[in-house]
Amino acid sequence: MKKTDRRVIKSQQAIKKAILELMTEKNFDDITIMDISERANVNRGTIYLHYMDKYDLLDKLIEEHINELRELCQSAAEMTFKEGNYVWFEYFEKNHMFFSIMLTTKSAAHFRSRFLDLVVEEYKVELDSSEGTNKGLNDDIVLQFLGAAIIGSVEWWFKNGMPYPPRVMAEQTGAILDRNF
Amino acid sequence: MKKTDRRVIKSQQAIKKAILELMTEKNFDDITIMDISERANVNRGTIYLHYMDKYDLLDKLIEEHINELRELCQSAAEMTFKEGNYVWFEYFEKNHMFFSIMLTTKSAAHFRSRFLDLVVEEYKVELDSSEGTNKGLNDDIVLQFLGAAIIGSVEWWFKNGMPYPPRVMAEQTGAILDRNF
DNA sequence: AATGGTTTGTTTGATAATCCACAGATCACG
DNA sequence: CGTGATCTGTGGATTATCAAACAAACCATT
Repeated sequence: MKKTDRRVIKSQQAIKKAILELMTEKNFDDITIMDISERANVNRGTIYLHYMDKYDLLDKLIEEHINELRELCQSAAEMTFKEGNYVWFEYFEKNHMFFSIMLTTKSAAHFRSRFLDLVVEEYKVELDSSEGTNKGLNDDIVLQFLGAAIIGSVEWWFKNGMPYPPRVMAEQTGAILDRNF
Repeated sequence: MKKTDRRVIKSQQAIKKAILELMTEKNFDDITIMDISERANVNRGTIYLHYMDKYDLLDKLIEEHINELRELCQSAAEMTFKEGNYVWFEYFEKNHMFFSIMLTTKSAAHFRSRFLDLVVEEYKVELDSSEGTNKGLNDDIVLQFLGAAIIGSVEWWFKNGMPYPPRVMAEQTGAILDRNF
């Protein structure tokens, strides 16, 4: 797997940055390909070289971050909830542009469910309802409950301008998760 | 004169930004072409596509700003000293990265003299030693005196973190110039 | 329903930038 | 000194991006 040409990386970065900026300024439906190409300082045709249309662009952007989060889980498999959450929250902070838009704008409601699916999927392996706290409880319900909780917390964090550092968010939410698994 | 390809503009911008950043971090002599290409996220060969070497790059960068300042003078020909200075100080602020480096680092002493030459050249047309304040004084001496004064002021402004807004700097220095022409 | 102004995809040929490899220069330092 | 390591210029082959143009789709307004 040879590494990709420097030019495509730069173009795609510029395009992704542009659409995120524009989404903070106007409704997704009102954003045109021309807007994006102008903001990204990239030829309009270049966008079509990489993406079908703006929906495809948004999809790919979402998919990328979902995958990145999944990989972070992989490398955090041995960690506690607090440590693992810290890795996530650092990633959230580093990409706050993306996440705050995705969690606050309604044109990207699609992202929420992808995000939730990922969280549930990752929590599932941690869950043991044969004994302990969750003995006798329904797996799906527990997972949906806790998944919604963590996503809600992240959303709240962004809506309020990230009032606490990632470290604190990770420890607090990690502590609550600890007593629920 | 068709407008230049978007790609060359982006490459050159990245390269110029990179060398300025590096000059704040280390001595000019210690900066390599590789450093610049890495920082600019541009292939090393691309730099040679536009510049002979790092000295040529610095020269072109300086020449560009000198020319820009000269053009600003052109369009400010009808203005008072205060108004004209305002245009300049706004340009200084917009490009504070460049000017503060050029006026504080010794590897760019060359810039000072280019800058001074420009100021003297522009002030010359304003000077009338046949009568008024400067009657009987030597033109060259007056020009060098005032030129050094304005450049020194700009240097002080940058060295002290631009403590006053461009507006104030322009009005104050403009007032002093008024009574010297 | 006709109109004129945008936006969209797609194509064209031209060209800037890429990667990689090279040989020579320069540097660091034992 | 000498010797490995890094940096420099340069070349060739390849690719991504470019500007410009086009017809079709999509609008808003009349």
